[in-house]
Amino acid sequence: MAKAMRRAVTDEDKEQRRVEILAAAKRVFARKGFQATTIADVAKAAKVSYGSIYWYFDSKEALFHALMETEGDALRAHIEQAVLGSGAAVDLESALRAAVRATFEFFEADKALVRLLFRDSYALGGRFEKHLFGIYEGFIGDLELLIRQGQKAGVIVKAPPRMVAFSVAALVGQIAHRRLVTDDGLKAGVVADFIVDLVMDGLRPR
Amino acid sequence: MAKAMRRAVTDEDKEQRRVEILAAAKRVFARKGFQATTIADVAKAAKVSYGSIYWYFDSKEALFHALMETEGDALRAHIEQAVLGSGAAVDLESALRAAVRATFEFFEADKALVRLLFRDSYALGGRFEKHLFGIYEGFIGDLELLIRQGQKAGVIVKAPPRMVAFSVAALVGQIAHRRLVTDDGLKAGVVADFIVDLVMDGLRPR
Amino acid sequence: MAKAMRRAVTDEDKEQRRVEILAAAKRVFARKGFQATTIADVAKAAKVSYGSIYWYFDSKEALFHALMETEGDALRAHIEQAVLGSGAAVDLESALRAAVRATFEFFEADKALVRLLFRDSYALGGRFEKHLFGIYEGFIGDLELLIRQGQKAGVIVKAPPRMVAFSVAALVGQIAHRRLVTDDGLKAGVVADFIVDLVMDGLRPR
Amino acid sequence: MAKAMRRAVTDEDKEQRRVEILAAAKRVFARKGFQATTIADVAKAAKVSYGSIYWYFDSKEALFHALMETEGDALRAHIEQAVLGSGAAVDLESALRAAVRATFEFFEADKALVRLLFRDSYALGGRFEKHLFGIYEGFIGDLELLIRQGQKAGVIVKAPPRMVAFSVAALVGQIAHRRLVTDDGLKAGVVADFIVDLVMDGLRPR
DNA sequence: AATGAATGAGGATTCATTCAT
DNA sequence: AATGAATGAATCCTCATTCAT
Repeated sequence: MAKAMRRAVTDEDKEQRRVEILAAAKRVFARKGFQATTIADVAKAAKVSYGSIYWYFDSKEALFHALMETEGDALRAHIEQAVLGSGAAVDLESALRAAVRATFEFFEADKALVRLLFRDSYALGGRFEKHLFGIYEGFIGDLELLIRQGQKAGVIVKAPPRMVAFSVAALVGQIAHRRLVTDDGLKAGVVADFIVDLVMDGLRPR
Repeated sequence: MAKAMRRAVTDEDKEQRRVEILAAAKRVFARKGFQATTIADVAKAAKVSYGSIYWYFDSKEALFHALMETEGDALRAHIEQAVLGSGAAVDLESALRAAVRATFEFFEADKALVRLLFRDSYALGGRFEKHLFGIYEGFIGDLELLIRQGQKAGVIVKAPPRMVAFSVAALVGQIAHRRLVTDDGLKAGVVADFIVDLVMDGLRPR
Repeated sequence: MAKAMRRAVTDEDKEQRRVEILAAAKRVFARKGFQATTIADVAKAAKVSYGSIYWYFDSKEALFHALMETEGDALRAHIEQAVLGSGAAVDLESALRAAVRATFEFFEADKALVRLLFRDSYALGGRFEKHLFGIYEGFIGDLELLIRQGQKAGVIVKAPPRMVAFSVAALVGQIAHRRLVTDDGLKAGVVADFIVDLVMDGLRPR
Repeated sequence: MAKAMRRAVTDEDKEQRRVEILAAAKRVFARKGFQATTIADVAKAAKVSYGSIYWYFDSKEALFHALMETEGDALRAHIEQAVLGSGAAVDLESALRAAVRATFEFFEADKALVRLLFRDSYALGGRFEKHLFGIYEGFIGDLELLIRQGQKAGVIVKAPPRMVAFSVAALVGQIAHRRLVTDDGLKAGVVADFIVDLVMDGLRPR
């Protein structure tokens, strides 16, 4: 039991270290980009030795994947919680709005993540496409579910639900990314609402 | 004068070579991605010598920028022509539809360009952001003009025109990019119309 | 006394561990070669922890040397026994034949040792040369003794005894090594006899 | 034609450089061994820049292979010439003696080669085994031919010719290798004759 | 203009060894 | 005794760029 406890502590320590490295990697990757970041950079930022990175991650690429995995999970959990916390069950639009708002909030609070997702991810080319695709698809899948429910309830017109979902995801992602560079002077909430309004009502005056 | 003529011919030759190199670069960049492509790859594909590339372009990066410049111009010309060729002057929606359709056609006929624009461009990180931004902004600027006209004519609701324009551009780009990987089984024209319909009418049943 | 007993047991355990590690090392070294083998490989094969290897051996190289020591001793013991078991005392040729046969048997039963001796040993370059030399020299020294006895008894022609001894050793080793790669379709005994016959009678018809 | 000439000169230069690198590599490999030699070592010894090595050879390993190829060819040519230069056509023993002597001379004049063949080659493990095997087999094949001729002429007893050939090769190689470390105080010619005598007449007094 | 040889900085990765626990 | 996390030196190879011809 003593051994078990000691092991538990050790495991925690190890996890702790892993998390620290991930955090450091996130900072560096976001600032310099995946390609320009060296393992030495990450090591220095994490205040561990050069080779220690390799004790926790198999390669630079694996480190990036692990990072995206973690971040993707956090994002999705945040969104899910937001959707559940709203009157989502009864009202499709509220759910959609909650999801989009939550995403924007998350991105707003974590610009590094936006950079990682929408710029650096491409640096890995096809090797990451599948993974990024996975993260995206998770998000899109959730949206699709909402869309389908809306269609069933008659509050959403007939339209290919997956494509609609992807469109929303694309808008959210691209606008968030754009806001890294261009200041549109708008609050995140306003932008989120803009997207939902556009998607729900379109541009044609009613 | 004889000299001038010879020079003229030479200049044409030179331009010809430049174009060949650009074409080769496009093929290689599109296939392997910017980072993974070496100057040697481009040289071989263009059937010129190793160092010749540097006679025509200052650096690998400059080559990529030049390529994007050329491609961006062609795309924009294609769209402009399509818009003018439609009954664009009187009808905002037709113009928008023409623009989106033309873009999709262009992308459909040139998958390499899509890859270049939406994947490799990011590989250059901040260094390219400005340039990509430029191409984008050109496209977005044109769209914005249309939107503003529509708003003035009362066929488009009040909404931040630049953000609407960016949204359309983002949708077009991201969906085109997605189609590289995922087959949605739809014709380019159908997808284009989907986008315009979504943007014009939204999802709420009228 | 209790303490002494406990210590005794512990020492046995320790020796046991040492032997296990040596056995594991032999397997791994023989399969992957000295250079390509990592301490981690050995540790895993021996089912001990990473750093434990260093409790028993000072370094990777020391481990290899220890292994060679052990194996060399075993080989020599096997040969010695074989020679003594034959009518060696009176008959030089029988003794030589017994020695060569025994060596081949031993090698045949332990291909890993052959690989270790005749391939990996060289990987240590000069550092091992001396040691390998030692093992060899032991074998050669024994052979030399036989040769000298034969010369004294008049059944062996005058010839530099050490060089003869080395020649026999070289033949045995190289042919055994070759048999790892090339199948000559011959039994070990036949090959052993071939060597002895060649060395004793030469190729010229009598 | 001028162009052709210039090209010819350039090709010679290139070949010249390649040869210089090979020569430098030989020196360094022989002194430090394959593993311990770095590309930087070779570059320095060849007085070319680091990366230039890679212009001529694909990898460190490829460099080694090329080196062995060259050396193997030279050795074989030397032997062939020696055999032809002796009264080889009529007399088997002379031919064999000439071959063994020539090999020893060659090895004596080029200790580095001996080291390369009989020590460093093993450092590449299985990857080189095939190549080394090739060099060996060439030599052995030639010897086998001689043996077969001798058997046909009745001056060589019945014995598996390939194994005899291999035995001779092994003796030559191993004794030459041994002489790198141990001084037996004998001239190369004497050792060569010792080998041939041993192989031809054996140790049993006639 | 064109060639392609030469350069060398740069970086990911490996692994023997150490050491705190 | 045993563990396994930590270290960081070491090295191969890549490739953009330069430059003599």
